[in-house]
Amino acid sequence: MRLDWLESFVAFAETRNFTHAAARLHVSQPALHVQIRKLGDDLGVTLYTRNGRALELTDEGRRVEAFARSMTGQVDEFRRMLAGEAERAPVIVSAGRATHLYLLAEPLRSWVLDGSRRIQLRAETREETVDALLAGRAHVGVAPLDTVPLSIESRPIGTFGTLCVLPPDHPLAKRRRLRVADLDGCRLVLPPSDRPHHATVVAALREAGARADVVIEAGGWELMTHYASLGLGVAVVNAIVPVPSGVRAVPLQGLPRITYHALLARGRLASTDARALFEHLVASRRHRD
Amino acid sequence: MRLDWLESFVAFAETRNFTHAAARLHVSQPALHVQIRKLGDDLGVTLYTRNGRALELTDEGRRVEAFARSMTGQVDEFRRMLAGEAERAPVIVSAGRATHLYLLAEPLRSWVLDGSRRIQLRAETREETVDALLAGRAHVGVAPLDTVPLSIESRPIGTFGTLCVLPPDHPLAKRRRLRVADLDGCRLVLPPSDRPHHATVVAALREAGARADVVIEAGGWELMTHYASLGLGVAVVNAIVPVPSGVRAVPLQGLPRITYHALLARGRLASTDARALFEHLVASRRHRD
DNA sequence: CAGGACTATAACCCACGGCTATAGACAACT
DNA sequence: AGTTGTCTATAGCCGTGGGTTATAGTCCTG
Repeated sequence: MRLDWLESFVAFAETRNFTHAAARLHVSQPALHVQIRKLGDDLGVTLYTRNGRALELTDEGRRVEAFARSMTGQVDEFRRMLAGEAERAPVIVSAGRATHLYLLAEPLRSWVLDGSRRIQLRAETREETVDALLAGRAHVGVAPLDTVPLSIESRPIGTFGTLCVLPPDHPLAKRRRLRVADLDGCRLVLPPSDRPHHATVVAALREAGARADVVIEAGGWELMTHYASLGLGVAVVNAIVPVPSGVRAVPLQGLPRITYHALLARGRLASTDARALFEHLVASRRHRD
Repeated sequence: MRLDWLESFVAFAETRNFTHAAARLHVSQPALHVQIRKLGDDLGVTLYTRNGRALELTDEGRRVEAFARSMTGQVDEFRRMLAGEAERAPVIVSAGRATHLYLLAEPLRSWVLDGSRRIQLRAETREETVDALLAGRAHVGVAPLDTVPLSIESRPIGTFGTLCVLPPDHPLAKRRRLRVADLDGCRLVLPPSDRPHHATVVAALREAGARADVVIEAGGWELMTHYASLGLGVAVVNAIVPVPSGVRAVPLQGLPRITYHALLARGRLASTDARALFEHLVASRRHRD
């Protein structure tokens, strides 16, 4: 095993393309190729497979990627420490945009102000978050997940219900709570159809025998509540989002409550800082309806 | 930076002797020598200095040793993980013999029985324990310390006073507590003169104007209490030791109470398991008089 | 002061790792 | 189907890095 193999593998894993990765590393493509092969031989695993013209990392390949990131990162960190630079490597936090805005803002603020810890934020979808964690591109993640890979440690840090956001003059605006069936025939504002929340709401409506009339698909909870405030329809949003002034928000029952989990790569991949931040997030968990 | 340099440096750091280390690594002495030199050049630090014929690691050298141990250990661990062996590397616990026997026995028992974590025990003096931690030879340590290096995290896990162990027919055996001055003229059983406890007791006696008549220097608290039970003198021991039947134990006042600390190498050097064990020890702390 | 133990440098030599060239695989487009 | 472009993988060549032995230099011991 050699450290330069690991470094090379990180570059390769990012592009899954020997030619480009080699260019980035300023070596020839064959040179990179044999490095990767030797790494795989040395570890006794196949790191990637061909799928037509595309190369895909195997499961072991992902693990090696994460390991390689961890190792090279530690070397850098150690170098800085020896050089007397107190700067610790930042902890990379990956989460959805809304999660960052409404769930993480406060705990991250206190975290940064408290110690002089540096963090780096990434706004990514839940799938990308899990991916980044597995590959070691991120250290801590937050996402609403049902199933978590075994190599990721997870703890709930917040549970949220669903809200219907409506203009004050809407017929349903006076209600204290709504059921899915109540939305029958309403014009709805939902997230784009490829997002999980969209499918969940549509499925619940169908099951309740209600007609789904999706008039707007908007990316981002704020955009949805904005359209609702313009009177274009009822926005069915996660209760994590703050309700803007000028609209009513009524809890919607009958949909699964969504639990956000703090995520941390298991094993030694997690630095002490990463683990500490993870614990901090867990400690400052909160629940809303 | 290369992993084989790190491996070589660990071997060198253990012996501080190029010739022997080279033999152990199955390379020639010059080959090892240039490896170490390149490692130092690469990091931009001097790793060791000559002191006459002896070589001594610099402060940076110690850090590099710890780092090297951590890195090579992680590679091994990762290899095992890839090979599907669930066996995690054992956490190495270094502490004094008595600490192991009387302070750590119970928390370590519950630790091992609870999860299926493996640990490896080392009985070493307090100085060796600190040393091993700094060099990465041990992961968790327990020792009674006044000052702790900055790069070691420490938390108190137990405070103990001092006991006088005496035969039942001794003039002082009826007393409920003793002061240092009461020991004036008594025959004393103490640890060897190079151990801290010896110096502490003698100094306290002198300060109190009492005459110290040390008849026996014995290594190990049990041996001391044994000699006391034979009527050879008053054993002045740490309250950590259990009192054997057939003797009286009277608290001795006026000596500093001794606080045992759990120790953990700071930074990434500590594996998750090591940190967990550290926390476990802290959680199961106890105090005695 | 001789001798032993060990470090450090010099000189040599081989093999490992990088390079170019190119065959092989695969998709896309005419 | 044939052509072309893109990329992986192997072959063969070549230079450097790392290993070896030999030995000078240093320091303590008897």
